[in-house]
Amino acid sequence: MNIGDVSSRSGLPAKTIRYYEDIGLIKPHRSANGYRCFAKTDLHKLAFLGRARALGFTIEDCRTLMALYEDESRASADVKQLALEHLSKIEEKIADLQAMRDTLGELVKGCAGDNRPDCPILKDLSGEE
Amino acid sequence: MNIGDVSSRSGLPAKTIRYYEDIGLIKPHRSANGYRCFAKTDLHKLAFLGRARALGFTIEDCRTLMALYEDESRASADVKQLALEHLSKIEEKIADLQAMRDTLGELVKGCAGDNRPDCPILKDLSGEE
DNA sequence: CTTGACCTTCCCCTGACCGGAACCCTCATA
DNA sequence: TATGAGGGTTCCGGTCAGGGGAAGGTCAAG
Repeated sequence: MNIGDVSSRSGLPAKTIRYYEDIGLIKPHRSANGYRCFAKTDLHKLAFLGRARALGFTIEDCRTLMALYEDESRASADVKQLALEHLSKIEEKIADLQAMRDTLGELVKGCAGDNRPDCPILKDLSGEE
Repeated sequence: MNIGDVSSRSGLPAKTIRYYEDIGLIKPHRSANGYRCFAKTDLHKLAFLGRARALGFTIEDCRTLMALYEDESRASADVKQLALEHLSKIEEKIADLQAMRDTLGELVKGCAGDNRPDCPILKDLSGEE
């Protein structure tokens, strides 16, 4: 398979696939003409990576996950721990964003949104007491 | 005031303040020795920027907000619209993260987390049917 | 006079790619 | 046989919002 094939099958842009080779996540062979030549296992790995990235795992997380995936004697506890750590980072981000949303929502609610210059959003940002 | 003073008063790192000058968000004067010399209005602007950034506004949003802040004849509707757009981006991110959390939470719940290699998290990532 | 705490500019680094230039390969068609 | 379209390749630079650190100037205290 050429890169266009694996791209459409995995849903990852060709640029991303080249990048993943660059940083050593996959190692496709080369054809005589210099084109990358992907095996089925490469396609599997790319799909794996795509799903892990969609769940918000970092590239380094993915590297670890791939290593665990390929290690037949891994302990599921190792995978679970990584997932739990990631989960708590996600929770934290959600909480941060919710705090932003609440604050900003309050400000928006208090703003007339008309032609007058008086604006509680700016007033708050300016730090009025 | 030197940069150290405004840094501690505004809570922004000196690097950040220099960066904001670089991109034209603030324009502090210079003393004879070449040091940046900040007026009270600069400090106000920096505090304004810090709060806006803490609410997740991008630098370009901040540029617009500052312009509106300094425009005595602005319409509050302009500010409100920017805030609403930002709000909807935040909502979107929250929804994305919640979806991740839910999926990952399910996977974690199904994983024994022991010494055995069998792991539903990896199984799901590998795309088993 | 020296020490140490400031300040300056400068350049490279981050994460996870994306855009585009310049060039090569292959196949179908006129 | 030329040529044009549609693949592929590498390489360079940019993104966002700064952070790290080097090399060097400045200032107040001891």
